[in-house]
Amino acid sequence: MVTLKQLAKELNVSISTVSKALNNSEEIGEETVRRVKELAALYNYKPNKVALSLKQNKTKTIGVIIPNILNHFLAKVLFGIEREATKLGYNIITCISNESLEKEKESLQILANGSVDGFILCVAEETQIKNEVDHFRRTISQGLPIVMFDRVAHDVMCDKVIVDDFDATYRATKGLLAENRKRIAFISNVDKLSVGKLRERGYAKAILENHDMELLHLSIKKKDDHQKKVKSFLKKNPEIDGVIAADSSSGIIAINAAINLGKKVPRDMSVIGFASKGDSYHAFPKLTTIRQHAKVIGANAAEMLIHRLQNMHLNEDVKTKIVKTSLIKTKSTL
Amino acid sequence: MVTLKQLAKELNVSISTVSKALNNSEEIGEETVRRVKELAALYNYKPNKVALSLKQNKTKTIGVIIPNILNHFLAKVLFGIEREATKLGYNIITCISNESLEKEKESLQILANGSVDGFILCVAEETQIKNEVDHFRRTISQGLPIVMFDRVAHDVMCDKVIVDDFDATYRATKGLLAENRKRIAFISNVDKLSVGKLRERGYAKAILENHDMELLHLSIKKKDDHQKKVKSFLKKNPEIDGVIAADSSSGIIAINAAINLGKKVPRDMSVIGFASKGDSYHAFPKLTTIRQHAKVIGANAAEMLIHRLQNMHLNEDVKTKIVKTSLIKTKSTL
DNA sequence: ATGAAAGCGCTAACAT
DNA sequence: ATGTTAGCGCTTTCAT
Repeated sequence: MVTLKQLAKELNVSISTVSKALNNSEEIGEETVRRVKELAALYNYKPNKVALSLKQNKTKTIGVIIPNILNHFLAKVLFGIEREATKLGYNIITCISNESLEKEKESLQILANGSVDGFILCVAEETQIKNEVDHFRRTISQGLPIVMFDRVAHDVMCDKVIVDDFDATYRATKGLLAENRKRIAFISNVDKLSVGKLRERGYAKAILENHDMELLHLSIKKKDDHQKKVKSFLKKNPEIDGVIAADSSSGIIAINAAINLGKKVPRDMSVIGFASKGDSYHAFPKLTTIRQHAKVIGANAAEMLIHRLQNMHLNEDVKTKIVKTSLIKTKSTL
Repeated sequence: MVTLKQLAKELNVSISTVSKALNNSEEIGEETVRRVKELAALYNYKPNKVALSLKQNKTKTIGVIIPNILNHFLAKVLFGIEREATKLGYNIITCISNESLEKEKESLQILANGSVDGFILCVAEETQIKNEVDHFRRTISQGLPIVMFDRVAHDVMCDKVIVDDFDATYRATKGLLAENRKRIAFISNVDKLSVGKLRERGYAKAILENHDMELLHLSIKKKDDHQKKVKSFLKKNPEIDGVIAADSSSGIIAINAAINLGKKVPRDMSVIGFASKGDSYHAFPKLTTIRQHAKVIGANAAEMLIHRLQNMHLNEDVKTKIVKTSLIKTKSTL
């Protein structure tokens, strides 16, 4: 990489002259500016980012901590973050916590050494279960703002971007009730997460508004054979005529399992699930889905963090942004 | 963030004494070391990463350029890269090229300003179609090594990690032939990629080794309705009794479509496809899959790059590492 | 209009 | 054993 020093030497001027010329300072003579810019272009000079960061005490880099990048929703949020950050001139350093509290702490620690200006993160499962938040608070008090998305620690004062999970399943369940479904089950492999709990409550509220109805909840654990579990559940409860799936796989699997058991979907059973467009194609008929607009969530988070970074002096109050879900009706409901 | 300067002041010693003490230099007195470390711990001192990078002219950061993070395979490779890099003390800055040549060039440019020590990347689709490689060469000649994975530019001299795509489909096709399948189709939405071409050739070779057999190739375009296209293809060619799917969706969709058309899988038709374990669960019966060991690919790429970074002076020859696929036989084949 | 110098935080060669 | 100094690449204030 060429440096200002080398350019200065070759042009027989001082370093500061070169610097000013490249930054279009009024102070420098027209002719000099021309010569400097010419040589800089020739050598493809780019200001050294590290030196700039040191000088200006900001890196224009955001630390992103994701629990699991193989989760399609989280990957999509990351996509949204990257796109918005790039648009606004920021880079992102990505760390994967693997749902581990320890790794989350570590990533926060390591990047808080001057590598990034702030964080966007989704709280790890273990962190949510143990309800630890000190590491977040410590980071914030060090002057590094955090924006949390999806799974958030409610008692940490920071900006947040969340989904109206409760409302989403409440409305979806209401939709199945409107189809006159009588036995609606709830299937989830995210029971332990804050969002999973909200989704369950939305379902429960809609069901319990009817005197004669009962909850029916199938909880999938990590180690379970997802397919088998769902299939035997549907077999054991043949009266099920509706399914609300709280994660991105259960809906697809429920449709396929039902068909495998000889049911017609949606004639005998309706299914609504959280899923991306791509995944919804993995079932015949296509899954009626609750879309979370992951990219929008990501873009919002990036936008919020960068806004805060660029207005640190204002010390604005923290905000929580709620991104609405959409119910995309296709063929797995009436 | 506390700096050496502040610690030095508070301890009434010089900055270099503090620095040496913290770096366990022999020069410093035992008692001083103790005092310094104590205060550093109290203030939770961490060396400023940016200052270190500037001083040592290396960032311990890798630039990763991924064409599409919503592609499960690529996300998994990223996972592998992140894990290995973290293990070896490196951070990763992630850019998403969105399959665009322009964005790929831009990311390379921006990060080559001192932000990273080298790159790991998967060539964008547009770049492969236009066969442009100058930007890679330029980056390398600037002293920033590149490791390419999966889709590579063969005429760029750099380390590479690839999959034995040709062999994978060749053997898979042979497998179907061994089941005595007579009409084996090839379905792909990655025809334009280097890997897609290799996969097609592997299939073609196995088929054409039989005098009486012909190729049958369904090409899915981005804008197509994947489901509809596959279904009508299977309907129009009812004699198909075997499918090799070159991408991660076509296999799942082929099974579901066949069942929808009243076929029994694998009795009437066998299907083998590239897919991850999770996705293979999206079909009943589970898809017999070609696994690419994405995490291993990522880990290898990171390991290769970091090895090169730490041995720049040796100027070692470039290597190409081939990661073998595995055929996981489940229920969609006999 | 141009240049010298200080300083961002750190390390290390070189005094003392 | 401790301190002084220079320097990584850059911007910016303050001379000239």
